[in-house]
Amino acid sequence: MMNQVVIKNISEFSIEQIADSGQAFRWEKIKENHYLWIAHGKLIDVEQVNDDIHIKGINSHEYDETWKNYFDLERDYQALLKLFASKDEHLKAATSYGQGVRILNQDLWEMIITFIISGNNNIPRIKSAIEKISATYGELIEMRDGKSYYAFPSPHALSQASIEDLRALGLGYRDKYIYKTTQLILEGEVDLSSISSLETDKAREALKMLPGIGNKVADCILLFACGKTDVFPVDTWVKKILEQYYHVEKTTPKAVYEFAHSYFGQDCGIAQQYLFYYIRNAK
DNA sequence: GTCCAGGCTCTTT
DNA sequence: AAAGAGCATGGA
Repeated sequence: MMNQVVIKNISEFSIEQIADSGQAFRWEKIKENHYLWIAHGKLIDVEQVNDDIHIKGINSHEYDETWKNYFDLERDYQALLKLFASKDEHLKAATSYGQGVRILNQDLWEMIITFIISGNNNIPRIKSAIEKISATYGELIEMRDGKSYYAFPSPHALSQASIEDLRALGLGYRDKYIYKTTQLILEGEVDLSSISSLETDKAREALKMLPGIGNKVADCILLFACGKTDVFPVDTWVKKILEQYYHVEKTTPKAVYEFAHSYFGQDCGIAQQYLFYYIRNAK
């Protein structure tokens, strides 16, 4: 008998929009509003029926311990949407278009490797690279309908890969970054267990000790794995938004942070995610 | 063929 | 401090 949890009356949630929001890559679409989803070493079956979310593969204890937080189900998104929509017409359109987007709370180590890969890369290639890493170095979770599903590998498991091995997975020049970052984390050079409890600026500096992590990648990691909603990741898309919509001329980190905090507020990272989703997906 | 993608590192002004 | 070159790969 398969475990199942049903969460009822969750508004401001769309599994479709979350999958297409460029923060999680380990999912497979079965049909509309129905996904197989891998995270935290588990394969879950997520189906959304209106405002209800059906999750197969977990029990209620696992839901309370892990998945409630993973899908950020305790944050008041209605209040955030209302706040952002009141800012200007662009955010009003963006929040209206992507009102089901949520910020996931994902595994820190996995996000570190994922967003090192993301640099100067596109989403389909990021997704396929992570699948190859998992299939090659991750543990088999289970087989379903003839397909094998693998967990994201642990630091130790990934450390078995040489730079050449990583290059063979199609990671490009990022192979060296991933190799060194894995080593540094295994050696305890950067203590992952303490990152989330640090002040945002301190946490960012700690992450930037790792090769392949600059401001933008660090901010994505802080937003998608550490609950830091006061960051503002600036990629090529968000840079266009800042220049075209908000006439922010200087897109240096300092200038952007000052603008983002004063204009969008303390949860500017969430506003950024609505804008990113909007400009990438809307016509 | 050129351009671009959820950029970073290293070098040169 | 700021700006530029180089970097792997594959799709448009």
